[in-house]
Amino acid sequence: MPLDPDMFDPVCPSDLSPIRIGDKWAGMIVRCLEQGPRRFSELRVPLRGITAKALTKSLRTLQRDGLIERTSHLGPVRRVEYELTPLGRSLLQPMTAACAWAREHWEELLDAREASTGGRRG
Amino acid sequence: MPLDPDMFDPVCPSDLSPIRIGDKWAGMIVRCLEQGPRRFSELRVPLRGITAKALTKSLRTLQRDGLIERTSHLGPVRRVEYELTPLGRSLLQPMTAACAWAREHWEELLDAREASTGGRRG
DNA sequence: CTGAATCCGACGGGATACTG
DNA sequence: CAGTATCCCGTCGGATTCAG
Repeated sequence: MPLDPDMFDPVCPSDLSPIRIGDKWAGMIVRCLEQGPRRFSELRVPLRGITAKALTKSLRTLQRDGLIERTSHLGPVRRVEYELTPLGRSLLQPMTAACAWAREHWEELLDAREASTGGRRG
Repeated sequence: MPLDPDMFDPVCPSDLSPIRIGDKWAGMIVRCLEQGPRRFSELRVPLRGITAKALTKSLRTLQRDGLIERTSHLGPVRRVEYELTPLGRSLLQPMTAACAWAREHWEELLDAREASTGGRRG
């Protein structure tokens, strides 16, 4: 799952990691919420390319599992915010370990893939 | 991903974790190889219910990414062994962190799920 | 703005049968 | 023993459209 260097870069090292948090977007969402509550639209910015459907689904799953909390502010304009629960924040710990691994080893990963892609026989 | 307590128990806490290693079986396979090389058939035992197809696929992916190594011993009976590469072993570190998280928080996870399953409105 | 509904192609993964 | 081949269905996730 994406992390810090260029968390949302399409060629982000962490995206190569065999370690994943939930579905395709869950890890990134959690990271996005690390610094505080975010609105639906705000989340769509860093998660370039995510569709409303995909975002909604990931959000629902995360919410169901008690990792994030959804707050709907009814006002002149509709406003919904999502934020990490304590449980969700506790997840940051292992995520960090996973991210660190990815950052340290993604080149080896790529090397191995290229080696098996190009020439069989190592 | 499954881990120690009852790594392959269908209700294993770690299986509830949002943190996953590769595909459905990859994490378990890596853990199975933690203590040394294992044969194809040997892997199928703890991975109760895995089909040859699924095992082969996971193994190939792991191999492609340089996490495990495949050795084919041609002899009277065919024998193929798989073992972790140094890169694969390095993955055990973050996996352990993920497993620890699952062991500590799976009850909260379940609570949250049941709460949202049974009664909307928390 | 925050979704829900629908359509659709790609992939995952189980069952079963077959092979060297 | 160690796979491969085929079928099949459920889910993932993107695109598009509609609604409160």
